[in-house]
Amino acid sequence: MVKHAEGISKGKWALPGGWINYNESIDDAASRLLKALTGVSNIYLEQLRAFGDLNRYPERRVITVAYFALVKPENYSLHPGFTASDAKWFDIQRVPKTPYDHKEILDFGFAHLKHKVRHEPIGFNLLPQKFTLLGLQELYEAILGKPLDKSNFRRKLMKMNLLVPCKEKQKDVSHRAAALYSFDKKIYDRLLKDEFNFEL
Amino acid sequence: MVKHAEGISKGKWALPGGWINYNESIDDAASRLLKALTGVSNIYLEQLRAFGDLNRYPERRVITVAYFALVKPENYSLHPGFTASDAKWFDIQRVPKTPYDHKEILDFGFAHLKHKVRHEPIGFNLLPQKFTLLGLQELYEAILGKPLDKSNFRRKLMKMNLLVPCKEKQKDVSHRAAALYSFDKKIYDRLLKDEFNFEL
DNA sequence: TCAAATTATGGTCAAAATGACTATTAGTAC
DNA sequence: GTACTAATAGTCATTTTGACCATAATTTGA
Repeated sequence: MVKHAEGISKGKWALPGGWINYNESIDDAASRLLKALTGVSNIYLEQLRAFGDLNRYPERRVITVAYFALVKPENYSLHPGFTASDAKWFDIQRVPKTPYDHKEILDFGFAHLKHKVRHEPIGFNLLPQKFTLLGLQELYEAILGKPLDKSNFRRKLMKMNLLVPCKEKQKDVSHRAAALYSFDKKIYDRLLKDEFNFEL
Repeated sequence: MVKHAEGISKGKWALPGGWINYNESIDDAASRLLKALTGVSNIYLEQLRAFGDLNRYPERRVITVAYFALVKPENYSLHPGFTASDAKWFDIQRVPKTPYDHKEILDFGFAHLKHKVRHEPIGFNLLPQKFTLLGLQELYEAILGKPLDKSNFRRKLMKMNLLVPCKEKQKDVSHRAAALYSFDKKIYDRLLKDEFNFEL
């Protein structure tokens, strides 16, 4: 979220946003505004949906098209700019009170993510190119908000035939090194054709 | 689709649409325009997403928020009006060439529906209030495009505890009458909280 | 050098779910 | 009454799941 430096929400933490220019696509506007306000660029933004209730914004009628992304915060440094005086990552459970309907947008987005992550392997965006099975498991435990059995998780993943062994091992760990795997989008797409289902 | 009676797409079949008024929500605008152009009202419209590429519309910059619904065509009679000179249902495979980016909107919507129908029980919108298990099964066979085993289908549905028995039977059929069931949205919503999964 | 700690990886087993069937029942049509 | 149709119920081998337990490989530090 960013701390707004202008307008009626000045001084409050809220979602980064701004006006769409006449000669840019809404996707481009989202990327531009994200970069201008937070310094974050080169990430894949996906449209959530449009929010168009009346009185969302007190001064005049505003329709917002919201976007989301799935990233590892530590991969991006935040540099507030433009209409933002500060930018910070918040735990979804500890988001401060927001102006406008930003709470509704956040809730809708989080619900959408939770649903999406169960039916598509988008979680892989959050992992390095090469990862361990435990790394993958911990990621999904965080997203799903519940512990998973290590052995059963491994069995299920392996049977999906989705992971490509790197024939390499972890390094610099103070315990037995785990095998590294990578995710092959091509294999995933091929499996999708046969009604493959990604459930964990 | 409706045959446009005005503007640069005059005479062409396209999706019904129009301008959002300043003092109505986008959901209300969708309902109003659908009714004005096709005469169809009182159906649950759900937002697909916003389409905001440049040059979607030749004359000026236009952003569209698309909506969809799941209905039985025979339940609604079409009465073209407002900017539409005609209104007609088309088989998704036989949609005529459309102006603007309406093809893209249709494709995105159809893909969205195919995905959604596998993970949420929206198929119930297509059935009468009271339906038989075979009716439900035949619907899903059509949507999924594959035959399902009658006995196994029944077992699976019953275990979901999703259907409410009407304590009534079919009438006017030339064979043994089947029990009628109805779908209870409240039960479904309650099940959703517990990570209930609707898979057939 | 050896025990403790830590995580990887593999296995067991009962319970539950699935898929492919078969059997029986209830009602209509002739 | 018999043929027909679909409803409903049950069987059974196979697969999947969930909750465990066991062992292997490595590092740390006493």
